[in-house]
Amino acid sequence: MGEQTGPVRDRGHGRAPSMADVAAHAGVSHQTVSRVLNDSPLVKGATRERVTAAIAALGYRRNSAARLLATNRSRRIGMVAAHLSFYGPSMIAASMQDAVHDAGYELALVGLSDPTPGDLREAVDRLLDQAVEAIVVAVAHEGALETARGLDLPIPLVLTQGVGPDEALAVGIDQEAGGYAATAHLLDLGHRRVAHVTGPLQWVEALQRRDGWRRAHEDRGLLPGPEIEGDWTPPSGHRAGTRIGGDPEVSAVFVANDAMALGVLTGLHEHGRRVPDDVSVVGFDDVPEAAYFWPPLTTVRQEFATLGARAVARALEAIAGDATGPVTLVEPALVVRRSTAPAPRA
Amino acid sequence: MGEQTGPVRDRGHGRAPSMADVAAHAGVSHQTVSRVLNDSPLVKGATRERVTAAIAALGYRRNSAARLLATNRSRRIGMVAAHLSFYGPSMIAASMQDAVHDAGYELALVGLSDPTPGDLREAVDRLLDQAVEAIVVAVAHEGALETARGLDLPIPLVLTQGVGPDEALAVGIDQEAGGYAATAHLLDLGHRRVAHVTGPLQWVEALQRRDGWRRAHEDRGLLPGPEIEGDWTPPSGHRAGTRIGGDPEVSAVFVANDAMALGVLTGLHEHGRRVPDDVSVVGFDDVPEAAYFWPPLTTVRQEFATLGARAVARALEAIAGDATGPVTLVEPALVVRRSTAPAPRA
DNA sequence: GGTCACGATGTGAACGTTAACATCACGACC
DNA sequence: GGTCGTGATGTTAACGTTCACATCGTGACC
Repeated sequence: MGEQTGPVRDRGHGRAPSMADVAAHAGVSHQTVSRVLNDSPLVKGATRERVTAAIAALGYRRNSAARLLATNRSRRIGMVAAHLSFYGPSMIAASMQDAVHDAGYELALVGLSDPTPGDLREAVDRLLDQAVEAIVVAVAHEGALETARGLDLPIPLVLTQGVGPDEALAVGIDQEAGGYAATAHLLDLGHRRVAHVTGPLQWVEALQRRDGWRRAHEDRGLLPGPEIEGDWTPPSGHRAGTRIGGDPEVSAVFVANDAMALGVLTGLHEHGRRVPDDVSVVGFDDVPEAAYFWPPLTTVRQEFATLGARAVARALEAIAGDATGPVTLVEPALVVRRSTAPAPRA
Repeated sequence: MGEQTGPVRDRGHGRAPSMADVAAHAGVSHQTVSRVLNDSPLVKGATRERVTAAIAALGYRRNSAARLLATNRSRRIGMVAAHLSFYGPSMIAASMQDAVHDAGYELALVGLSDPTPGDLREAVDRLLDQAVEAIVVAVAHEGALETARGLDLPIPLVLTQGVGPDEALAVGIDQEAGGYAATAHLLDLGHRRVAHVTGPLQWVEALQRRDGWRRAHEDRGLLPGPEIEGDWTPPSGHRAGTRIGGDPEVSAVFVANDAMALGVLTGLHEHGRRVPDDVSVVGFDDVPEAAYFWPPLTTVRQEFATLGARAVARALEAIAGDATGPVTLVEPALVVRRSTAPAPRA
């Protein structure tokens, strides 16, 4: 009695109990154990109980490798994600994690820091080695994306970025619409041209947000303001901010993400230009901090949770062999705070 | 010639080629194929080439489930992480990812949003089902941590938070030292008492940082300033900031993370109290944005990359059965920027 | 030139599960 | 009261590796 330690027996020494052990303990065949484990209706109540008791007594747990070998179904979904240290990608990964688990699957994650096409291929290989049933790709570099599209895989592959309307299997957030909304907001406030701090131009998101910015000007017969390329980080935003601060022509900026927008804010500050009185600023992402920037940042909110859930749903459909419907994009929403104001009078 | 599409044959239809298929194609036994795959020196150059050619021709890839079943080694490390939407945890996860891959292992990640002890147990169960060889726990809630310590597992479990000196298998960042450094910096600047905005007090990090803050006062024979509990988010920092802003006694605050520090900055701003002229502020984490807060934030930098690498190293040692040395903590570093200044003259 | 060691390869049996089929008991039906 | 269906269970054979051992040359050594 003194050494009773719960169900787990002979921890460490010897091999883990197998179905055969449980079967012997319960006085049934291993197949009956299997049936109990798989909730087959073909087991009498009494035997079921004996088996469950034996399972508990032995601390048995099913060997998933053997199961996978026999069924050829891993119940695992792979994800390759780049730049997990950035807000967007890490949010997508987190939401994927939740959605995958809710679906009763496991997530195999391969993170890439700066993905070349070769890296992408290697990442996919690793996932294939882990017997995933589908792969979700959250990589934004145009080149890597192209590679992903060209891959000929035995399993479905879902894209979450750089999605075109004729994409086979994809989900996405409408970046172009987000860029448009941000710019339109500024233009409608009376600003005549809006500067733009872009993300790195190999990123499709950067391109798409810029497209929205351009189209907003076009629609109003206006010429877009100056364009500065950043790299998503605050320092690059800061550099852009100091340049913009030195240009009295610019009264409004659309910055392609919040981290850079913070840098822009600081750069403007240092030049003595007040936000929003002298210059209006719009960001993108709506990071939790954005409402506490100084001033609180007007920005475009992306629903990453929705994206993750949809990506997983798409993957599961594809695994089930369902014909997939058309690509639908999640609409981002403009959230107006205090970094934007009507254009100062000339 | 027209339909040549590279090595991958009969995509989708039929089952994937096995070692036996490769062996037949190369005119050898399956065991020889296995030897080639495992880089055994016992294969003649010529045969090796024939086998590799057959592998390429058939587009063969090894079935890892069968391999795992036979070897009982998954080359997979599990991680359970809570609050992946916060900066710290997501950084740890990302660095673990890299370290695990560098070691030639795969990472199985289970993310928890708000972990109860039961959640922790369930997460560990899922990892066990995935046949991980070790588990790294990045969970900061005291209760969950206690559960983790009490678990009796057949595999090693590495703790990364709330590490005590007598911990069996753990790595960590010295939170107490970080809290001490932050507070000492302010005290040495002439502030007589330092207020503290803590994290939620179920988090061991929050407790440890507070301990450091207290000890810094004690060492100087001073009484600690007021203490306000936050929840790591900017809004809670903002609430704390407005309270502190209304208290003219307070000339310095140590905030337990940068996100809350941002909120504090904003709250102080709104009260017309200038940073650092009227109030000095120190944060914790050194998020990439911290250098671009207004003013740039003095904070304590945590080396998450080091932590991840050490955690994985520890896990691998344990897997190999090495007796593990004493726990060593990563020292955080104070980085002084412009949110701190000497105490204003009374 | 016969034995011996060793290098190169093959053979058979695990690993622990599920799938397919076989068996058996028992009640219903005519 | 015998057959037939079916509910409950058992038996055997996959799944694709690796491991342990067996086999077969071939060169070296005395």
